[in-house]
Amino acid sequence: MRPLLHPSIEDVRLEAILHALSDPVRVAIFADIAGADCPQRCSAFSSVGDRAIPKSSLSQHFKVLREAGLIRSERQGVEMRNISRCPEIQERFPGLIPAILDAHMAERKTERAG
Amino acid sequence: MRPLLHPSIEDVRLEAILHALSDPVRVAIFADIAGADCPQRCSAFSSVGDRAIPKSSLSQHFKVLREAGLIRSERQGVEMRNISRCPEIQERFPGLIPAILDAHMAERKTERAG
DNA sequence: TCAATAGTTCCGATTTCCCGAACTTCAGGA
DNA sequence: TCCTGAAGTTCGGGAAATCGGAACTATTGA
Repeated sequence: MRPLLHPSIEDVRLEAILHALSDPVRVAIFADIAGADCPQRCSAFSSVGDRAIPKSSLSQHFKVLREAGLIRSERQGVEMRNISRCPEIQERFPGLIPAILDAHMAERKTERAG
Repeated sequence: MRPLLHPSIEDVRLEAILHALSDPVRVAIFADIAGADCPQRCSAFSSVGDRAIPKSSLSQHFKVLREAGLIRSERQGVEMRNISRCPEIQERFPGLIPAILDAHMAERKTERAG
């Protein structure tokens, strides 16, 4: 296993953030991690909504989120603990992540209602 | 030529917006159109930065922006006039577009400086 | 009617994405 | 120490998206 890559905050690219969050599974995972008050395991997301996500796809999704600089992952025994990097990103791109998460929540509300 | 598709504002998807703006050429085009005080022709972007964009690719880029709901395109004689749909999107996803455009400008500044 | 201009469409080559199968790593047991 | 199971990663091949040159369409002006 190669070591996990985490870009330093000044290497984080807007392009990579938008690409990472332009996938419905990834934005759902990230919203959960960002909203949680403790680290989340990868396996917590073996299904998102009513959709089952294969392990290999899940692993790729976490890699994309990680390498975009959105989350920090740390191996803890047999599992992985994932936390968001919101505070750092807030410094670099103020208001970006809150706006995206708000939009995501707004959309989820209207699709439940409609 | 098939008619141009513009989603109604309630059909605009966050996913589509983020995907459209996750491309460096498209976000540059959109930032220009959003910042302009008059409609912009497609051919105004036949090069972005120092990079030349082939006509067919440019056409695809405009299609992606249009179908994501980010711009409205209207044929005016032989050319196309493109305007942003920021006001409508602001109603649906408050603060989203300004945050992305701010981040885009912040990034451009640091890459010139660095 | 002809030529020029602005965009679009087609299509083949390249790239990226998806996911099953095999693999690695680690933590308990026995 | 050697199993066994659990949690993720990597590999590889088929599916899907992207890129761009060439041909096409639509409109204007001479």
